[in-house]
Amino acid sequence: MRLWQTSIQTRWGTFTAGFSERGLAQLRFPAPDSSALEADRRGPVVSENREAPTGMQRWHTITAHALEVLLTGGTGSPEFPPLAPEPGGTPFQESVWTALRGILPGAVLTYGELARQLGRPRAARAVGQACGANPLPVFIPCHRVLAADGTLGGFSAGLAWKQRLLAVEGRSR
DNA sequence: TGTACTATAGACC
DNA sequence: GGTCTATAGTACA
Repeated sequence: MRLWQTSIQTRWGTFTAGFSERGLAQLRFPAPDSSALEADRRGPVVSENREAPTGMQRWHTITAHALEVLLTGGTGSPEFPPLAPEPGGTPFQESVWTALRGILPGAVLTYGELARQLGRPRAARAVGQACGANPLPVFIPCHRVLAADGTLGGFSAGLAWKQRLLAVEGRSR
């Protein structure tokens, strides 16, 4: 399936979003750079992909605004683009990603709890691996999964981002 | 297949 | 607290 890749320039760096006909399929974070996380100068700048169909350009704009709200804890619930992770995940990964989307903002789960929720109580490690394969970090909230001892575990875009996202959401435990 | 690799968890000292 | 081990799922040769 064709993906339209576009860049979203933000105060923290350049995100790369990939859209299919069904919605947002991929999101890549800027390279981890803790100093960039402190930057606070300007809002998102959307660079449109002019080859993309009009509807996708709208999704692109929505994605940029949603990112701004998600990453700053801005007021109001952001409008989300339709999420359409590219097929290609294994059935187990897809079930993990679906479960992740059920974790509410502010709530957190451990890898083990998520594994139990999926009926595979000993698959905590595999859950972690599936989280790492998540093509839509933040929109599929893999940052809300922590290790059993309360440490952060991992995050594909870097732990600094995970920490920031959890702080913004004011995690409930 | 076999093997190595994980964003784990729990038991043991 | 460290350290060790069992474990599930995946990727790759």
